[in-house]
Amino acid sequence: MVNLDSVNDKQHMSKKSIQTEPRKLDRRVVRTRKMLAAALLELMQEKNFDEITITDITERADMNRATFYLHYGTKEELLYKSLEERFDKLVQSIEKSMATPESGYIWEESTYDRLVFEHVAENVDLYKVILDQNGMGAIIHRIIDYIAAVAYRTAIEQVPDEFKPQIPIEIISRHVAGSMFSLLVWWIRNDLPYSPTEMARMCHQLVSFGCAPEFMRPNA
Amino acid sequence: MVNLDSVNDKQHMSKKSIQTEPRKLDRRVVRTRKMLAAALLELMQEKNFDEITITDITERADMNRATFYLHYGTKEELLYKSLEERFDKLVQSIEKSMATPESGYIWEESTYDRLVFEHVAENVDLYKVILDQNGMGAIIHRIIDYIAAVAYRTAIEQVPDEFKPQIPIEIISRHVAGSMFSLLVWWIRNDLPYSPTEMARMCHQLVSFGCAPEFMRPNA
DNA sequence: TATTTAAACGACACAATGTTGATAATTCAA
DNA sequence: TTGAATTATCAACATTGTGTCGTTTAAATA
Repeated sequence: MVNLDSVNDKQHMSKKSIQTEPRKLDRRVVRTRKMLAAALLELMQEKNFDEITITDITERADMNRATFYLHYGTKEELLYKSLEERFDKLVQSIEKSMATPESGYIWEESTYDRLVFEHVAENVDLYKVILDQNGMGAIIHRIIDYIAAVAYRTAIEQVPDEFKPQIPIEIISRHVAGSMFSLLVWWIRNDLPYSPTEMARMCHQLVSFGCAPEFMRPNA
Repeated sequence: MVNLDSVNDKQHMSKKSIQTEPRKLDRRVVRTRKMLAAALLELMQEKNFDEITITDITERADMNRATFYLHYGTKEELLYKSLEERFDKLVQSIEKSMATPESGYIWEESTYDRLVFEHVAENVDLYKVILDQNGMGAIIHRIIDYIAAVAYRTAIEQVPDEFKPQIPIEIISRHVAGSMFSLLVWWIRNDLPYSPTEMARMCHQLVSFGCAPEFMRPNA
């Protein structure tokens, strides 16, 4: 079981936390929650998450509004539970794969990566809907998109044709933007523990030459 | 001028779009908008963006609620405008720096990276507040955090002590997570143009060995 | 079947929204 | 500096969503 709440659990403090009993669930409970989740997912394909009201959800699920509050405190809670359920499957398959020692060093093959991409492919509908939301998430996308655009332009302009890589430049630019963005977030959240220059150096190093240790590199 | 709206402009369709005249602005207008932006930023340090009401903002700014609607349709619109302003400064400095040809190849030094990190350092207050919001953005953080956690554990377990890199493992794990996340997002938004296996291969390649072309690598 | 548990229903006070028309205060430009 | 134009203020309004009741009806469990 993965606790997705580790980062942020203000949701539980919001109004009232509904405890999920480890006991066997009443059939009606299972049914109700399933329908609420389905209704929310449906609505999220029609409009933004913020614009969806609890009234919307319960109406779509054809149930009384009060019933919602018997299970969840907020719509966020409902969404997170749906996510968690699917995410757990990925985590389990990864844990299982990593437990087998014959899987070798992680740098020798990309089993782990493949599992992740396969999981996402199996759950595109959910992830697509989540990523297309435009709350705070939209801002994150905008920032990454801009960094990627600059990286793309740079690659086109500065890399000689005879050295154009086998990997599409479009993908490379996302790699550059993603790595940098992630470092930026870490840096900000940890109150800037290094200087901008140091961060820039490490970022440049990682993005350009990767993170594999020396003994793993082909030319070492 | 960078158009941050390129990704997402539902905000303008929401209720009513207030056109910003290219004309010289009335002093009162400038003053009002500045105060609204300040009030919002202040409130965002106290609670989540979603929990902030327009009533909150106008009360904090000591002005009538109706005045808000004379300038913005939603609070999102107000936030985006504030962001855009600061972001433009970064973009301008980058553009300027890249325009000078003597800056050399991007892989030779990390001027570009440094500019980005410096810009963020100068605007931590704003970015910190934005990143700490927990709307849809929180889910993105959770996903990245989990990937990073797995990467961290892997590095600790699988890299022999004598090859521990000079870059902190904490940072390396963010690099891994960020790059992969970014590729995932691109992949999803482009309707899975490659197979999971292909994506995994490219992801693994980029993360582990970087994106610098051969002629730039030290051992080539 | 009897008992327990969940859902439905109607109602409630409360808070935020978006808009309005009239009034007061500023700013701009002639 | 004055007059016209613009902007902010204020009070009020109908509307919508929220969270929480107590009661009644229906369903699942043991």
